[in-house]
Amino acid sequence: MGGAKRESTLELMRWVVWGQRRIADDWIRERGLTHEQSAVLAYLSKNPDAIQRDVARTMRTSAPSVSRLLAGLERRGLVERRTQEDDTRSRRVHVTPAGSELIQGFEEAMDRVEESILAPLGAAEQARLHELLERLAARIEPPGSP
Amino acid sequence: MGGAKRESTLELMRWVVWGQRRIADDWIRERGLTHEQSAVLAYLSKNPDAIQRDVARTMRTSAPSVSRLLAGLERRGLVERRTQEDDTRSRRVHVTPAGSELIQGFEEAMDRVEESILAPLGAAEQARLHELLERLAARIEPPGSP
DNA sequence: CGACAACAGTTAGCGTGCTAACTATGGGTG
DNA sequence: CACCCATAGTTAGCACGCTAACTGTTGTCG
Repeated sequence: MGGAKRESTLELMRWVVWGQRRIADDWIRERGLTHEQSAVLAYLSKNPDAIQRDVARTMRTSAPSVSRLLAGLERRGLVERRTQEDDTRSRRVHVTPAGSELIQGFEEAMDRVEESILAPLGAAEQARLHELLERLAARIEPPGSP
Repeated sequence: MGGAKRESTLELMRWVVWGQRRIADDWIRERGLTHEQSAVLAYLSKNPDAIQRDVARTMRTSAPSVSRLLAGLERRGLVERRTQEDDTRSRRVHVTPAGSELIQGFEEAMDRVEESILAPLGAAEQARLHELLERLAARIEPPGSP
């Protein structure tokens, strides 16, 4: 019907991101995880012994969110947190074998999801999109910068 | 340091969207609103007498979320919900004068936020980005389609 | 050395996302 | 007419986003 209102560029981005989440759900929900839990587990697999503050910064989320999320993963035996001796403020987090096993193949699955989302574009167009977004993202201030 | 890991296109999008939210917060929080409340109020201002199901579809969210969000806005006197006589299942929602006054200038403020986000790109590049995103968004299935 | 700021993490509380389960009405078709 | 399914909305319950406020430790500096 007539309208076909022109959507803003940011609205289109939100839409595409929403679609990605939706498709990724297939892989994630099968394992009884959430998007955030998966992302954090994957990050911790690649960065063993990170402290919670690192997780918060990388995920662009808040310290309380990380605290609660990791408490949940620890309750399920997927990660362990250990207080350091030299600095008892921070706690190093590492993925348990169970967690490592559960998150196996996450990166590849997400790559496939991304491929399916970007499929409507040719290789050159995908590269162009990536370059344009990189220039926008470069100007976004990281969390806690102001 | 060294790494400078290449981020995926979708990750860049999430980052840009996150940055937009962050900047938009200035305008929104000043009025004691949330992003979602603002978006719904703006939508209802443009689409008076929409029913809740319309809101859910447009915002790509679930019926329960809309129900709860509108209950909150109604409690604050920003919207009113009235059951129809011809179909008592649905409730038409309309913005009160107080709500209308509060959301005044939202669209313009969001346009300015978008401008500031897209500022690193020239006009032609912005148009190109928009076109590429449109082609991606066109393939995203709307909520509840499968 | 002692006061104070900075930092890591937690707890509390609110709003939003989701699914599942429920009520209630409307529109079909046997 | 009666049954059945689709629709609109709500409630309940979980996970996650945030801020504010708190504990506890580390580092700095007069």
